[in-house]
Amino acid sequence: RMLFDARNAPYIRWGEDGHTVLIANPHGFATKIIPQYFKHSNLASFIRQLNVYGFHKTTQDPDICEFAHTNFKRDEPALMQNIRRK
Amino acid sequence: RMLFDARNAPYIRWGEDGHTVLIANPHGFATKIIPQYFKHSNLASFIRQLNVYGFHKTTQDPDICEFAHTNFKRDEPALMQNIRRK
DNA sequence: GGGAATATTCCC
DNA sequence: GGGAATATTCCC
Repeated sequence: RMLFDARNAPYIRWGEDGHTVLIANPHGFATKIIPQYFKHSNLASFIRQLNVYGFHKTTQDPDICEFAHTNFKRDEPALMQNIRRK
Repeated sequence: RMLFDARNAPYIRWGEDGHTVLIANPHGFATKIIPQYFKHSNLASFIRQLNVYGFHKTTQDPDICEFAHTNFKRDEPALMQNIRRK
């Protein structure tokens, strides 16, 4: 839902190819967007959940906050059903 | 902390003898007080935590929402250290 | 009232 | 990035 709401795009959006999640403004994302969907405003807790559900960081570059999951693609939403808690 | 803040007394306070926790106004307590201390506003979730920490309802009367714990007494705060998660 | 799933936090 | 403790939810 976050990714399909265009108002969130400055903070979190699909990567170029629709195969990744790009947190473009981590600080703004944490303070403004996370609490609209979760009961906290901590980036670390959000990323902990990404990892629990099998997402992984796409690069080791600490300045780029981007995650991917085999079954999470913008144009194949049906795949999302296969995403499971570890 | 809730019980020692006099502003909360209309909603939650010590029982007469200081040996029980009285939720005097459950609905108001849930909506106004719980979210000041926790990340939710559900009475059931608050009571779930009371039970996890060993508190028990003092009466089966559903109109009286009062809980007790051997180590939770107003005038013996040092006892609280013995309260443990089950 | 409590077991269990999931969320959030804490810590390594 | 993930194990584990605790919080919150869900369900019986």
